[in-house]
Amino acid sequence: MKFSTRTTYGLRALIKLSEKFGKNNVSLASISRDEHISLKYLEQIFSSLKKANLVKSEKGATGGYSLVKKPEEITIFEIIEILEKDMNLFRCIDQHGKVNCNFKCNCGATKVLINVQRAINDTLKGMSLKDLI
Amino acid sequence: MKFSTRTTYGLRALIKLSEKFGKNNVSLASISRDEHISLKYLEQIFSSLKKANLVKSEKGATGGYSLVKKPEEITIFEIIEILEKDMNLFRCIDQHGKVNCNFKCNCGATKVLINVQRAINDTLKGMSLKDLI
DNA sequence: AAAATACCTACTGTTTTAGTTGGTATTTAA
DNA sequence: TTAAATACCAACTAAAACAGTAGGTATTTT
Ligand code: FES
Ligand code: FES
Repeated sequence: MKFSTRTTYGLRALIKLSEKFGKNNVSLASISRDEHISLKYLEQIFSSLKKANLVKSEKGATGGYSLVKKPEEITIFEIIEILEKDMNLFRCIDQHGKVNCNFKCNCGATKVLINVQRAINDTLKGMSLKDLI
Repeated sequence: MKFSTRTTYGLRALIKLSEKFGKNNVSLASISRDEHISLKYLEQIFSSLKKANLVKSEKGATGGYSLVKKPEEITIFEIIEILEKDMNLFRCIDQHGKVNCNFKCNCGATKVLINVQRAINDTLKGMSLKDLI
């Protein structure tokens, strides 16, 4: 199990934005330089974040991205849900812990997996960008 | 992010063993039938579990696998650590939360990621097989 | 002797990941 | 008004990881 680089880079970039919240825009070029992340890849990542309405953007020479909400209002769960393509931790269970099995077997084990999924979700929902700066 | 089928199947199989703890062996053939999991794949999974000394085995017609420890002494973290090939959730950080960056950049963001890693680890260490039956 | 089990090693098709490539559109500053 | 800096968009691709399969051998019970 590993978080994708999308998520990892996204988290790191959003921390930059948190630090500048209420002040400057942050350009992807500057993040790319500071964090050694491909600019083009950052663009893709921020495309997702913008679609999900977590960040807003301005074009032009003084442009860049900024957070739409306060850092303390953005949970780590929320970010991961946007950037990680597949948050179904286990087969037979959807993101919200509902059984969805191909075999319709409804074996008891799914209850276990649901508990693990929920425990991790709750942990991530309890952490915000603010907590982490 | 998704747990591999190795881990998912392994967890489901270990629940079977927990139910029979102190009683019968459980054969992989029976798990394969009940849970619709490839027998050959289960063999690989149990090879890892045995090497890690989580289960023991007996050959022959009445053979099969059984837990070495009580279900309440086996944490979900422990199982996942054995079966999941890569438990480094993020780049630049090892399993135990130590910074290990290719760029030697030691950027502040790693502290964030360490916190996420630790929170998830602690959650999984707090759950045992017993809790889940 | 037959059946059931564990055990071992190598291989393989598919999917996912982690980007790259090559552009266009908008805004600011010289 | 031109150049530079930014965001924005779509398609492609090499490499890695995943999820098994294949083909056996060894041991124990019935
Ligand atoms: S195989 Fe999906 S719930 Fe049992
Ligand atoms: S790039 Fe690895 S710690 Fe910053």
